[in-house]
Amino acid sequence: MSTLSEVARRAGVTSATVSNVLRNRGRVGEQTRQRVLEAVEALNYRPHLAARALAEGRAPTIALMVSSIANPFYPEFALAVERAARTSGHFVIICNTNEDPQAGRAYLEQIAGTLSEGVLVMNANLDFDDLHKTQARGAPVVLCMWERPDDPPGLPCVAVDFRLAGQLAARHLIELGHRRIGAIVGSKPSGIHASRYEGFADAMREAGLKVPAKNVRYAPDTIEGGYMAARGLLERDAKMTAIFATNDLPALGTIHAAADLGREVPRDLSVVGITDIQLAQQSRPPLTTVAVPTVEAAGLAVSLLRDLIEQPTHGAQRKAPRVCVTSAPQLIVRGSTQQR
Amino acid sequence: MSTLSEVARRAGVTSATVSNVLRNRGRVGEQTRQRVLEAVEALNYRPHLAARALAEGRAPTIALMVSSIANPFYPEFALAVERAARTSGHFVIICNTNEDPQAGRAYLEQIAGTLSEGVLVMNANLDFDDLHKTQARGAPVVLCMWERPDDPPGLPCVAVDFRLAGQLAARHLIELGHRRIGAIVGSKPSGIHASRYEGFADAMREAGLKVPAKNVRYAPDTIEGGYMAARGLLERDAKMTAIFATNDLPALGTIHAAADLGREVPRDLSVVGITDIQLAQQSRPPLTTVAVPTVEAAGLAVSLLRDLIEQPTHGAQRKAPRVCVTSAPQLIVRGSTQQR
DNA sequence: GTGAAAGCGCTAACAG
DNA sequence: CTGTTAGCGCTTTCAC
Repeated sequence: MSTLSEVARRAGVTSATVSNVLRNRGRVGEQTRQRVLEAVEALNYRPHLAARALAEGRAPTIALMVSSIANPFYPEFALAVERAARTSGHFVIICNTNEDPQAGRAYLEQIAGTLSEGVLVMNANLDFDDLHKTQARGAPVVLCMWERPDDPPGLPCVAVDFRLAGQLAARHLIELGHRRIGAIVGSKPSGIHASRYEGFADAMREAGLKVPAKNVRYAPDTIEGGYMAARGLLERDAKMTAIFATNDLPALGTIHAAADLGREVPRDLSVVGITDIQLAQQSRPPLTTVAVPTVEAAGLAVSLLRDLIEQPTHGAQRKAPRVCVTSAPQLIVRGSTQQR
Repeated sequence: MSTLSEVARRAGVTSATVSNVLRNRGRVGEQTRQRVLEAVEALNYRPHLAARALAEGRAPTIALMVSSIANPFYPEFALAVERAARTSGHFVIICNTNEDPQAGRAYLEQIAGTLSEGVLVMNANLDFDDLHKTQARGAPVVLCMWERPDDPPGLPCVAVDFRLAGQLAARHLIELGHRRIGAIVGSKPSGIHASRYEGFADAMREAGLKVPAKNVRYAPDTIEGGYMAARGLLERDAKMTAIFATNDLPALGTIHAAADLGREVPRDLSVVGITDIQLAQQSRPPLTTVAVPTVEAAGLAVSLLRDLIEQPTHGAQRKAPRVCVTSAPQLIVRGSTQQR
């Protein structure tokens, strides 16, 4: 690893000059510029990013906190984040919290503000206190997908209208003639998916339909979780003709459960999810779902974070900014739903 | 972000002492230790990792090069890498090359040896010259899963016996009584999956079976790719009773293709893949596949990289080390194969 | 146009 | 036991 001053020596200049040519700063004579570039080439010099970070007082990375990158939704999001981050010269460090706030705290304390300029949080089950603390220490934090429009988080966030997503899903089912509709909520009752369920409930109410408590199940946000919940639902109420799940994974599990109970989707049961992960179009039948603008959310989250980094919170603790995605959730009709 | 010397001032000591108590180095009096810790607490101090990296001459991160984290296999691997890396205090930076060697080069040049101490390469389609260069610049490189036992890469690597994986898959099919077996290779003929196919061919030969060239297809390593290839195979030869795919994704696509052609898996067609990604057990029917020890490979790759980092290549360009996973590939029989 | 010098926040000898 | 002193590799005024 050759250094700036080695390059400088070889080019017969000082390191300040090398730095200048490399970053196109200050005026440099054409001839010295050439000599410097040759030296850089000859020594195969590359700037030391950690050193630069220290000198500039800014780091070239951002942290992305997720519960587990192995959960199929996050990688798609992470990819979008990475692409957006690269446009501002940032690398992204993936932090798997594994749903454990302790682990999350460890990450935040270590890298936020020192290795990473800022933190993106994507459903990582973090302690809000910890987030406020890291913000206070000078590392901006952005929540990538805030689902509860009525309950601002007190932290910068990108808001996505998941309530509407729930409504769209329910309306679709209702328009198809379904009346006995079950719901699978991929989190605890008061959890992250609450407003998706509320949207569903809204639409049901609008249509004058009841959703008895027995017809809603709370389950882990996984295929397996959805499978178990759906079995419960279908075994209890054989006349149920449709199931709404607050996320694609449980919806997929629902399709499997139906199959195991001898009910064919969509003939005997319609199923709709939310998100539109890649798997949704690759399942059998392909899943009808409400697509949510994740790529846009990723882009907005990154640029919000970047803004926050640029304009350090000069004293005045401004209200936490909140940006909304412009694209609305969109119903994608595929093969898992049909007319009743 | 408070600094070491701020803490020192508040504790009435010098920054060296603070450093010592924080890292349990050197002897420090119990009383000063306490004062220091109080000051750390009061100022909410956290060490600046970039500064530390610079001073120590080592970085707290490693880079993981993958083609795209959105491809379902990589996240599982990335998670395993991250877990292993954390045990040595390293964070991991995910580098999506998107199969583009240029993009890969950009990453290597920027972070290898400056932000990251070393580089883990997982099927990222990188230029070997670039890898050698980054190694030469002082950043160790480890190939996470080397598939061609007969063709050492000239770079440190973790070897996994994919040839055996191919054999196991084929033998399973043969034992079930299948004779007309098609193959889908998820890469170019000379590509990364070559030895998986060779293993398959070995087993077929052992059993005195031929694999006419028409019965092998090369396809992108995706569900879609497998789908197209399988359609081609099945439409050309209606009597084919089994298909071997060199990876799970194309195997999954094969199941879909069969369904669309009115052939039920496993009744009319047996399908076997390689890897055992999570999706394999969640498909319908669940996929019979040959599990490959990815978590072990991840762990070995990380520790090999760590070793390489510790013992810098002092002059003597030692032969590139190569470690082999201890666990062999293992057949996992699920629902996509049956007796003929 | 180019160089000298200070400093980013931390670690690592070595003194005392 | 604790302080002093150099840097790590780079950026950035500010002189010349």
